Amino acid sequence: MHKEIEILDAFIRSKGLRRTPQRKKILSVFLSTEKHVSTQELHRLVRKKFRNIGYTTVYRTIRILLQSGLCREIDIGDGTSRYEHHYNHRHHDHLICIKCNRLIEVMDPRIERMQEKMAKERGFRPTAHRLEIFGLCRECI
Amino acid sequence: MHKEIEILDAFIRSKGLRRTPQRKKILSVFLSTEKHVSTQELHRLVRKKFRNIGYTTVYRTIRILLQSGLCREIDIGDGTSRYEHHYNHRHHDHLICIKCNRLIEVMDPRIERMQEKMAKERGFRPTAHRLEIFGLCRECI
DNA sequence: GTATTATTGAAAACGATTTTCAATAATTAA
DNA sequence: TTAATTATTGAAAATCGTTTTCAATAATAC
Repeated sequence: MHKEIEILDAFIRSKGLRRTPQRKKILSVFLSTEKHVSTQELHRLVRKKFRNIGYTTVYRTIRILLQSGLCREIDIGDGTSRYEHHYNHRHHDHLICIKCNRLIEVMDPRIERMQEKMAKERGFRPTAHRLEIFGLCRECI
Repeated sequence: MHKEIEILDAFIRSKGLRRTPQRKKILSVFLSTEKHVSTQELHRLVRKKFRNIGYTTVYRTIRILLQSGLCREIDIGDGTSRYEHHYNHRHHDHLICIKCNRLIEVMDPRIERMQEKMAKERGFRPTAHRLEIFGLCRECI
């Protein structure tokens, strides 16, 4: 939490924005869950602890967290964006169960390297990527 | 076009649906572009050739093309679904230029195999996947 | 031809996201 | 500390892609 608050404050300062209790509270709630939350879910969690924070503020704070690198957007293709911690969470891909919607985080450095290589061979300079594998998880097979 | 119309007709018959001129026209326009079109873009193209086809019909026909395997959905993360030919178009991944939005289709069987292997090692049975690499294309570097 | 039932297309509903705006609060300058 | 400036808040409304509704129409089966 320490480090994350510092990163947020640094970002806020660098952009001439303002530190507010809402932003700090929203960050703390976001960090307190390991789930992949939508803005609505995050708002619900925030409301449990702090009554008077509106949806719009949660929505806008998530955008700031995205820009500051504290948060990453995930799209499982159901029309709702979800968000996960990004700071101190290494890059990973997702296995998505099409039956129970479970998200499994995976990472294989060999695959990462091959992707990078393939892109560069085509004159492309990769900056980020997203790999999602859909199927059935152990429990749903 | 031949083969694709046959596939659509077979699908329509198998589901007890009905062959209509609209569906045939929409498929022909869809096949006539190699772009990755949204429903709106496709509707615009359809309207150019055939005046009286409504957006809803285009939307619904795309859903049928998806189910019949003639079309594949692409999500570049901007909130709008796009669609590309699927029949006779082998599976591929996308390089997406974050500057000019160009989509480059790529395919590396070694990466495909490693992805499959990784998923299976985790007790997951993969059925499909989506890999998108974001960055700068040759022209935008 | 008639009956049945899917299709069409305009309009409305939907749901997530984004914007608006007046009141409020954080920061800066005096 | 106070005043001035300007970002932030949050409710409500707007937006936008997607999906549903429904009455009229058209495709298929008998």
